Amino acid sequence: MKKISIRDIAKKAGVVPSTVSFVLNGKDKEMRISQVLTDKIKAIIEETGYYPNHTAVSLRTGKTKILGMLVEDIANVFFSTLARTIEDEAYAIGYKIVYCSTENNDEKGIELLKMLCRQQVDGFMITPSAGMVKEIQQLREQKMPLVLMDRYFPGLDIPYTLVDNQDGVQQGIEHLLQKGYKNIAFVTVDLDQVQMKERERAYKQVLQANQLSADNNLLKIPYKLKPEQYIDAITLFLKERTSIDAVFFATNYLGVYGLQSIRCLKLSIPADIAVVCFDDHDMFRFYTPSITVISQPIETIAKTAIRLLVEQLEKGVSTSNKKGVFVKGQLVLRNST
Amino acid sequence: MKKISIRDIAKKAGVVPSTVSFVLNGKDKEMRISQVLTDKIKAIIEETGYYPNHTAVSLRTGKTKILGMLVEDIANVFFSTLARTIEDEAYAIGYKIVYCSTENNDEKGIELLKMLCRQQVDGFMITPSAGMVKEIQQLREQKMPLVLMDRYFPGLDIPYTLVDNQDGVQQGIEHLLQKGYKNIAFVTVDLDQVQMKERERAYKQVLQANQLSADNNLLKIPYKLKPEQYIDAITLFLKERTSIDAVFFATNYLGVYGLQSIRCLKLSIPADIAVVCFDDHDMFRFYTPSITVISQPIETIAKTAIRLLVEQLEKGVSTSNKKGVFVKGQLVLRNST
DNA sequence: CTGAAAGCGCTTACAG
DNA sequence: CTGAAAGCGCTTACAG
Repeated sequence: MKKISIRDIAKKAGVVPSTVSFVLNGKDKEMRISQVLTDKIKAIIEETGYYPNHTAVSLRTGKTKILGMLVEDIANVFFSTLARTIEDEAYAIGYKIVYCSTENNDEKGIELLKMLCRQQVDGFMITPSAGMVKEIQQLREQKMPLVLMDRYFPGLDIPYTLVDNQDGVQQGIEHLLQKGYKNIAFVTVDLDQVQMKERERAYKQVLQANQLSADNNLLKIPYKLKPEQYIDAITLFLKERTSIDAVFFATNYLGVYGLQSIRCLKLSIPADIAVVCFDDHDMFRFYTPSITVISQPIETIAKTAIRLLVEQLEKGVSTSNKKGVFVKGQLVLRNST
Repeated sequence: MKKISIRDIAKKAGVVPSTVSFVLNGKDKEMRISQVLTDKIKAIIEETGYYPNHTAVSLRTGKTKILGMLVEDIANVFFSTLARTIEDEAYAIGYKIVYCSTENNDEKGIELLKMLCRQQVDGFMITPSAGMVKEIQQLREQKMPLVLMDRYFPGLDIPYTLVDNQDGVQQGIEHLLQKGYKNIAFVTVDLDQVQMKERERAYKQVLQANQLSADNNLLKIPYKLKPEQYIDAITLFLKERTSIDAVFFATNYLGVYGLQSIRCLKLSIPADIAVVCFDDHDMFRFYTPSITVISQPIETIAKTAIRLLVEQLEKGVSTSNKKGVFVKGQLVLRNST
């Protein structure tokens, strides 16, 4: 039972393959193929269950209708949620997604980029690590449609979309200030990543704008420690600084560890200490009586990414393509009922 | 700057494209191409940065080296973790993955299946919904390599891999019995899914084997309610049955809701009530002083799935392909430090 | 309206 | 060892 080809359909219909192709691609009117013939061909296609070989179409048209998605780690809920929306948006306009996880590793990311180029993907959606900048610039120069997500390279002409870190931190800190907290610590991870740096900068800036000093209340923890090590580091930090009455955690998992520390120290929340986290986490819904979160609008980010990509896919890549979009985060109070 | 093709390389090397192709595919020895020539060609390939157009290779060889992965929902941590390991395994042997989420919806699943067939994927890894059985059987008859994950169709000749539900429930219940609990409730979701039915059956069977009645302690909650509704249902159930001293939640999110209910009822854990959950959840590590979990070895499931698929990819699909593999779950005690 | 032909970029028997 | 040719299954100018 060999696969049916367009020639088989043509033979059955008593026409030449081109005619079938025109019908298949909705060019029957344009090519002035009679309605009767069109219907006949459509009936045969229906009846035989024929569908075009996508590989052949790709080779001929030069378009695979596949997009490459490079995220840091698909098992991470942020990226898998992103992937979910991207999937819907992409499939709706006829694109499939090939995914891979870079692990935030430059070499792996570059390798995967090459692999997907070889695969002839039509475009890229990338959560880049800092070391991938050269390869990404090259792709951009070669007019490959691409968009960065969750990260970006400030100053470079590469489209991106991510949460507005500056604004988010500002929302969070001002929320705490408004509640009357004065000694607001900031716990972040020591990582060469634009968004972390921006969050830290924003923290300092907002405190400064309010005539408060950020000098002694900043904790930077190394990247990729074990849970216990995070918890210990935060515990030690909080123990030594009893004047702290609020903490801003720069990302959700720090918040999760921080809550553990706070519990170890028998500080109650929010009576003794107020907490704000960047990025949401399932756990915040249950863990504690009250925690404030700067929630990333992941759906919006995903939709924006696809929009920016489609723009390039359709109109071609140029410097006139809208460069970058910051999406506002949302202040959300998480309460367990 | 047009893309370089094999003909360009051939021209540069002063040979015919076939020769380049042989070198490219490691058939230089076989075709007795001189070492000198091979080296020369390789140097040119290196120098020009040429790589074969995968679409053309696919059309010619009939193999796309793409696998289709249909999961219920990529945003769900179980499936995204599965996806992560599958990715590693697949890339290591030269396959890419196209993913899609079926939402456990028969029609959507069938549609996606068709779409991926059109895309000429080489094989499928599927988390099927019950209604997809016919289409999956058809694929199997057409000798399409495929493997089911997390679900299966008992009695049908379709390879699968999933956790051993019977064994897992038995481990959990016997753990509770051993601890001296006598009135063990079972909370599950009312869904036509093999694994849920198997877990329920196992619960009844184990109780029966221990001369205990399961009649009054079984709660089946409708699928896809809102969190509050789950919590309310469980709360009501536990309130009405004060003799219950332990609960087995059939899946992790029920456990998460259950813990909320237990907290609402001011029952402490595990002093007043012991809890076991099927499937792990991040939250169990933090939420409560102690909870026992039947942890699914997701990595093993993923690796097994790839293994079963590769077997078919390489040796062809036949009824002699090993049919199904149950993977044993692990009893894990979750403690917060 | 329809047909014959070229060509997308490869791989692989076949001939020498 | 090397070369010429067919063909994977399509699409699309071109000619009539």
